[in-house]
Amino acid sequence: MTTRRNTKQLEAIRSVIDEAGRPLSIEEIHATASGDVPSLGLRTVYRTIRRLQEDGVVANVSVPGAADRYEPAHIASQHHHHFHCLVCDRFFDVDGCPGGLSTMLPEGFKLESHELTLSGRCAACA
Amino acid sequence: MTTRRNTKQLEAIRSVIDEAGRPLSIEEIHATASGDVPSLGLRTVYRTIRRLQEDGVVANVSVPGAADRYEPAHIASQHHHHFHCLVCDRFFDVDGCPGGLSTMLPEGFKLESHELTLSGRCAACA
DNA sequence: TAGGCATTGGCAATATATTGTCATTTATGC
DNA sequence: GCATAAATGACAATATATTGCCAATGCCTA
Repeated sequence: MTTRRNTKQLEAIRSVIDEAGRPLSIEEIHATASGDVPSLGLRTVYRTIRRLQEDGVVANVSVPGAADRYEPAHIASQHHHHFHCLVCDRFFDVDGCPGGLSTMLPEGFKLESHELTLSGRCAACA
Repeated sequence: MTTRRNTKQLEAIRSVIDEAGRPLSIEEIHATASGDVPSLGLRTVYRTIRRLQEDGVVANVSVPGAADRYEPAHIASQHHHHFHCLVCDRFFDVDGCPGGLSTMLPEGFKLESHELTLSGRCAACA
């Protein structure tokens, strides 16, 4: 039986993701969680993110032209999209979704999912 | 003055991109153009794509979770979106665009562009 | 047709992201 | 508190994509 230990590194990483309110890159997670655990190694971030994904706590977000980001699974499970600030390079969650997308497809194509990335300037950078 | 020479490699690569009707990856371009020029090296594909981009003939397409694709600039300049077949892993152009996206943004965010990727099964794979 | 030089293509080198390894640390049950 | 095994973190190693290098090729102009 695999036992999962409650380390300060795990706790720091999980809380960073939970409290960010936006999807974070590995580097952002490492930089922010290092505030709580200065010795935190990048290796541990990769390993912990993997575990949190396996445990269904964290989900990854694929975006165009950038590395995957990570957000809480309960956020990811609510259908939403993302905004990419071209100035500060951060990604934000965006509620809402344009409907009727399947009408855009040619005959015979089957739509299973979709991903929309808006980009521009966030409120802080505008 | 830089003179651009008209080699069979350049011609093969350009015509593959022009005639594909969908955005191609470097590997797809290499594999297809090798039909015309069997000796074609991957190094030449990278170099030629770069030149075609500099000359404004080809544009790159960023998609989530996959390497960049390339399509003719005159296609890219017409606003459109993409479909990713999860079975054969090819990307297709899709006309049309859901409007009113700026209403999805929080107060203060400025929308400059957007990218929509539909995914599912293409007609050949459905 | 000949010569100059842009182009090619093989291979090494680089850049970047991620993972393997393992000695050490440390959380947890008893 | 102790023993045990999970977790950590430093570093090397790997994976992958792209580029540097350069001798050989071949396009193009005079």
